[in-house]
Amino acid sequence: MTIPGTTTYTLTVGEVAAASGAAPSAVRFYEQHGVIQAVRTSGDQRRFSADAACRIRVAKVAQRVGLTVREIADVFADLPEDPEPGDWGRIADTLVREAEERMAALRAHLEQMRSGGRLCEM
Amino acid sequence: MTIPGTTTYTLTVGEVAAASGAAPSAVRFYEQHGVIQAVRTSGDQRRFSADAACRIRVAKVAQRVGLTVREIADVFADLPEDPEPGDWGRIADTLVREAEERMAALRAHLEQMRSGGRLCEM
DNA sequence: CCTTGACTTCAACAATGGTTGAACGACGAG
DNA sequence: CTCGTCGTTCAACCATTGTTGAAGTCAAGG
Repeated sequence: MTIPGTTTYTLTVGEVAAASGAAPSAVRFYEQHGVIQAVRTSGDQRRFSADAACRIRVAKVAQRVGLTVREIADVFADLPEDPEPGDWGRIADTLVREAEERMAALRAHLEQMRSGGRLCEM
Repeated sequence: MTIPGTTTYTLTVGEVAAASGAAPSAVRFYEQHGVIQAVRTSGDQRRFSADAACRIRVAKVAQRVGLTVREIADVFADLPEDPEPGDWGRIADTLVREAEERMAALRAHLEQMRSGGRLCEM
């Protein structure tokens, strides 16, 4: 168990980029938009904690199901510093629920079309 | 049953816009990008068939699940003129399958995270 | 200490998905 | 035939999601 408030911010932009598969520019972009957090060194360089790369990987998959960077950042905003598995679980649920709702809307629309028959011919 | 090659192109941009809930500018945009088709009057005005509004409504929902306009246009490209319910059925399946795959990727990623435990703490 | 590579910011560019406005043409009701 | 509404194109602009390059700074190894 990690001691609360002991999150270590040690990773550089390049390290997070390598670990997440994103370009360094994208890592900075995600930080600017609240998807990940960083502290600054005395020399003004970003230092990330280990979950940054994970957040980015999740963000990339979430983007594929139609969530915007802002929406993803909003979901992640509920994560405490140094999140526990349970915290991630709730985030996962939120993301899946949101995606499911969109899927349901797609399905419902297509189903209505299918059953309506002439719906698309008016 | 409609006689093949008898699709009637009678709807104006404004009518399709009203029927689909999209702005007229968006209707033109979707036509430019192959989501819908139009014929031109002698006076160079667009005339759409009845399925245009339907395609747009489907496109809007599909965009919400992460499909791009290009991808949606590609899916619709398989629709014949004056499509029958069966044709729409296959389109619907394609869209749902694509969306499902993205959902599955999201789920898989989140599940891996959940079970990995320390995956996000490295 | 000094070099080198990785970091910093900032601005420009790009692609996607549109909206808005100007200037002008088409079409239908009266 | 004329009027008003709707259509046309084109260019500019907007937000989103980044990438690229310039100019300069930090940090770690020799």
